[in-house]
Amino acid sequence: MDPQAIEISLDAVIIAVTDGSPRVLTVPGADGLPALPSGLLEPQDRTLDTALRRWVREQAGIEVGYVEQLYTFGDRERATGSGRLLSVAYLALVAEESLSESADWRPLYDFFPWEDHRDGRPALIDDQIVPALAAFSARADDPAAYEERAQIVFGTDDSTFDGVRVLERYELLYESGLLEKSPQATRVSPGERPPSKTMALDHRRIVATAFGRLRGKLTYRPVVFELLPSTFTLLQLQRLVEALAGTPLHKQNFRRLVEAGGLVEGTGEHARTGGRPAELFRFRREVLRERPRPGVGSPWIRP
Amino acid sequence: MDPQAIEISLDAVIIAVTDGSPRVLTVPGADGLPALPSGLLEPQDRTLDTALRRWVREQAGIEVGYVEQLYTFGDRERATGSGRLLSVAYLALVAEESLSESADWRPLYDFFPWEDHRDGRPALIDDQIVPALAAFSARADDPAAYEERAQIVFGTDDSTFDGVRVLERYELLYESGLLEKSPQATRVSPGERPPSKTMALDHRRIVATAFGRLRGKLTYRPVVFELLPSTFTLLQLQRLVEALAGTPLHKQNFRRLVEAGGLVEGTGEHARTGGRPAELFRFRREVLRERPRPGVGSPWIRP
DNA sequence: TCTAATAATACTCAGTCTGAGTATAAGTGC
DNA sequence: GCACTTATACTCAGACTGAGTATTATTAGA
Repeated sequence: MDPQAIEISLDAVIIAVTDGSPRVLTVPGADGLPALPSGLLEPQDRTLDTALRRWVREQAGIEVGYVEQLYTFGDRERATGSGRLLSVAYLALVAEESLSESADWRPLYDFFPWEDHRDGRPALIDDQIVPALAAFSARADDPAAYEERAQIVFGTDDSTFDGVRVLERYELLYESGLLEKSPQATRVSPGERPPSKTMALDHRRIVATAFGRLRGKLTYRPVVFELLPSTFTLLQLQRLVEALAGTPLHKQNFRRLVEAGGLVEGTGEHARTGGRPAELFRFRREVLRERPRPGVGSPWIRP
Repeated sequence: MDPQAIEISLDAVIIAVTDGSPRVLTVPGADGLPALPSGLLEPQDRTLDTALRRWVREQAGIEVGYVEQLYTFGDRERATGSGRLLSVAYLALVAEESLSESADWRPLYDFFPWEDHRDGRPALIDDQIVPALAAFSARADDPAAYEERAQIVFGTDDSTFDGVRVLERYELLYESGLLEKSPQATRVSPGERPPSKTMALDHRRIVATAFGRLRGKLTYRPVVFELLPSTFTLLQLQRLVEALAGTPLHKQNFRRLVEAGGLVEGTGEHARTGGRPAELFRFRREVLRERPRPGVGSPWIRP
């Protein structure tokens, strides 16, 4: 066992939004728990990026478009038998229409139920999490600092809740041992797809990183459109943003911002929607030249 | 030569602001060019973070406070004689007062002169860069896409120039071969500190990554205060933000935003400044609990 | 001591943006 | 034709922003 040997694993957080849920693509992992598609960097891989795409193709049968490097995890004491394992995590986005049926897409809010504020602040936070953190803080090294941290990341209400801090919330809960108390995955034989609140290894942490990053990017780069078909109605767009941001939005104001901001343009075509037909819009690429930081507005993250 | 062998290097971009210039700490590198403090991950390092701090301590004699992982560069074909070299880059911030005299702090705007818009958009951009890019675009695979990209990253004027896109600008210039045409470093014997427009290896690219990240973070997290002594005048704070953002700011409005936003509080003490004495302020930590994304405001990045 | 220069701080004001509505239009299913 | 659904247009008060003017407290030097 050579203590110097280092292996690099590439982990992909592939996100799509279907049926109003942001979802992450998983593959069967250890103990039947869902895992992220991942694989080792091999000598023939010219770049980390190409290696990642190769593994995603092999394991999930998907060609990803938008890809962004997230974070490198190196402090894991995970023994590989031959030394250290570093893991470089990537975020990838795929549009709704290109989902393959066979893939196992898990709703993000199954793993992070405290992140979904579309129907208001989840009762879970103030009923269970906040009291548990308060109880735990007594045992912490520095109770005051711990309580401050808890208040910063969970806020006191939705006006102080910062959607972007997904990772900080996850880590606080993890350190406090609260995640272990959550309903565990029921381990099942391969082939089944049980609902799971957890993931293999530290993959849930990686997903938290990805989710926070995506929420942040939403506000200043037009990444949402990577998750949509080429034409869409404004309500489709709104539901998508709501699903990712975890916040309800005011329909009329959303439309104003997105149209006045030059993010989209009408196609003249209309879609049947169950009510009055909605015009189909497309992403207006020129906005990239016109505005320095085009995205679906900051105000909603802090509502 | 084992093709499987992988080494991990940790590279630190340590930033401070002195005399109105954001500066990066460098050490002597190959060919007498300035380089980032860096070193290899060793088996005894428990985390990437501790390894980084160790190297910074050894090479620069500095204990860094704020540290944030930036990016992992793996596509370098840089041969190490024994295989692949991955490099995990970190951003660290140190306050003005703790600078050690012996260290070699290089102004960031020496490496990226097109980034400093404090006296308006640099003539360099429209006189040299834009025409050169236009000329180059003819030879590009897809001229239209290339020109769009050039316009997006450099904008047409300062209302469309996005300060955060430091890396994108650097990469565009690099790919276009424009950086090689810039005045080269005059290589000198070790010991001297020549002004240099370039850095060893791909370190300039890493610094560009760090600079862009810092500019972004400025607007939604109170990172500026990591770069200041514990008390400071509002003009000091303003000059610091201007130096980093590369933009001039309206004094009265800056004061209003920073005070009304609850980011700082007066100490009652005053400092001699050459004019009317200025009150000394300190960072108001409570703002973290009160506001979800406290920072020195977004509007100035898009002025 | 008086004056100019420097910097800090207070206040104003018009224009824009935001949040929260109301009102109306154009489809569907029955 | 009616109830229902969804889309879209428009309004309005309040907050925030950009760009000033005005006043105050110092220091340097005539």
